[in-house]
Order: sequence, then structure tokens, then C-alpha cells
Amino acid sequence: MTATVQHRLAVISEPNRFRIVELLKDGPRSVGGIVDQLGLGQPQVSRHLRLLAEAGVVEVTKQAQQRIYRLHPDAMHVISDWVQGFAALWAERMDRLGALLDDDRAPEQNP
Amino acid sequence: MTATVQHRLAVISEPNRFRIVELLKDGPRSVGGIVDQLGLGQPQVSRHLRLLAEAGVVEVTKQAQQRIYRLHPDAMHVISDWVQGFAALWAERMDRLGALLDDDRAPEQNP
DNA sequence: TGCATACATATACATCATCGCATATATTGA
DNA sequence: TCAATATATGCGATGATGTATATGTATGCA
Repeated sequence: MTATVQHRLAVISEPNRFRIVELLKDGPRSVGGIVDQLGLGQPQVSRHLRLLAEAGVVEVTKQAQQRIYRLHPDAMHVISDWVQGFAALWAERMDRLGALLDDDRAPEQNP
Repeated sequence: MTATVQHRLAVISEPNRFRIVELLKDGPRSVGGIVDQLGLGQPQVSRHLRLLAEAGVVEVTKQAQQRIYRLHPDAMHVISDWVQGFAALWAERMDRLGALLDDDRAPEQNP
């Protein structure tokens, strides 16, 4: 599977795909609608959408001749879970873990 | 500034840098320690660390001849905030927003 | 003082991936 | 048949990576 967190981040972080994700944050969009917003060619947008879909970031719904793309809830949820794994960083200031390498160090230096 | 969410995601999503971030998740590491873990050359690791530092993902502390790298709490926090912006996706099933394109659908039940 | 360690930084090079663009064709539905 | 998309190909440009190598620079130690 290509659905690791690392892969999803890589796919999302591409500038134009990031814009697509931000667009879809406000709700589903058709390919044509996305093309208008981005100013890219339709084939390029379709390719970006395919990569996003393969990474599980978006999902498609057919509606007449249009394909409606929307964000896949689970995708962002997985990323959220991953980020939460770092919550200890800003919750406990990592002082305990810092003791891993030494323990008699001058305190912090704040400019 | 190069500290946008999109940029941070791009920097973190590079495979070896992602490994570095995961490593630092368990606590600070010296450059040498990271080199041992990754199996990359020291110049390459230093470059990755510099990119991570420029993106505000890690911070450095000098300790004798060593440079101790650790995750920067705020960096992950910013990403967390960004992801939380999508919380409505899995919280409200996006039904309201989905009405943007069509509106004659069977309504959902919320417990 | 002199040397080794630990790292940063820089350069040069080859490679590889990806992107945008243009274009062409296939599919599906009104 | 037209409209909306998907998919594919070729192309050129760009950027990023790894490797090797060299140099600079503190720091610790004999």
C-alpha cells in the first residue's frame, strides 16, 4: 500500500496539490471547478487528483458526466493521529527525554 | 519565511528526513548518532538537518564538540493546528458542505 | 602546543523524479 | 453528437538526492 503517513505528506505537500486540498476543505468540487481555480490544464489536474486518490486523500463520486472530488475523512484523520504522537513535545517540554544524553547542563538560552 | 505548513510538510515528507523526525521523536540525538542510524554520510545528514532547521522543525544545542538536535515543539504544533482545520471532516461527515453541489439526498441521523 | 574528534559547509557530478505543457484518444452520459 | 473527464505519451526544464571530496572550525586531550 502507498498509504503511509510519509507518503500522504509527500503527496499533499506538492504546491498545486496542497492548493487542491485547501480547495476541497471548503467542500466537494468538480474537476472543471478545480481547473478554473488552479489555472492548470485539465489533464494536469486529473493527474494530481489521481495521485491524491491513490494516497487516499480524496475520493470520487460520479455525478452525470462530472466527477466530484472530496476529501477523504480518514486520510486527514490518520495524519492527525500521527501528529498527535508528537503532542508530548509541547505538553511536557521534552525535559524528561532530554535527559537521555546528559543531565548536568546549563538551562535554556532564550534570546 | 519558509515556515508555511506546506513547506514544512514538504521538508518532513522526504524519506530520510522523515526517518530523522521519527528518530528525534524518541529524544534528542547527536549528528553522529543520526548518521549511525540512517547509514548516510555525515555531510548528507548535516544537510538534511539544516533543511529541517530552516523549516523550524528541529533546533540545535551545542554540547562540547557535538550538536544535539531535537524536535522543535512549535513546528509540530503548527502542523497539528492545520490538520485540526479538517476536523470537521470526520466530525460532521461533511454533509452540510456537501450540499454545495446537490441537495436532494437522504438526510443522516446523528446520535 | 599540537593533534584528533565532531561537525558544518561547499563543490562537482550523475541520477532520478516530477512537473507543466501539448496533444491525442477513449469513455460515459445528456 | 457534444460535453466532461480520464488516461497516455513525448518533451523539456527543473529540482532534489546521494556520493565523494575538500576545507573550515571549534573543542578536548596529551
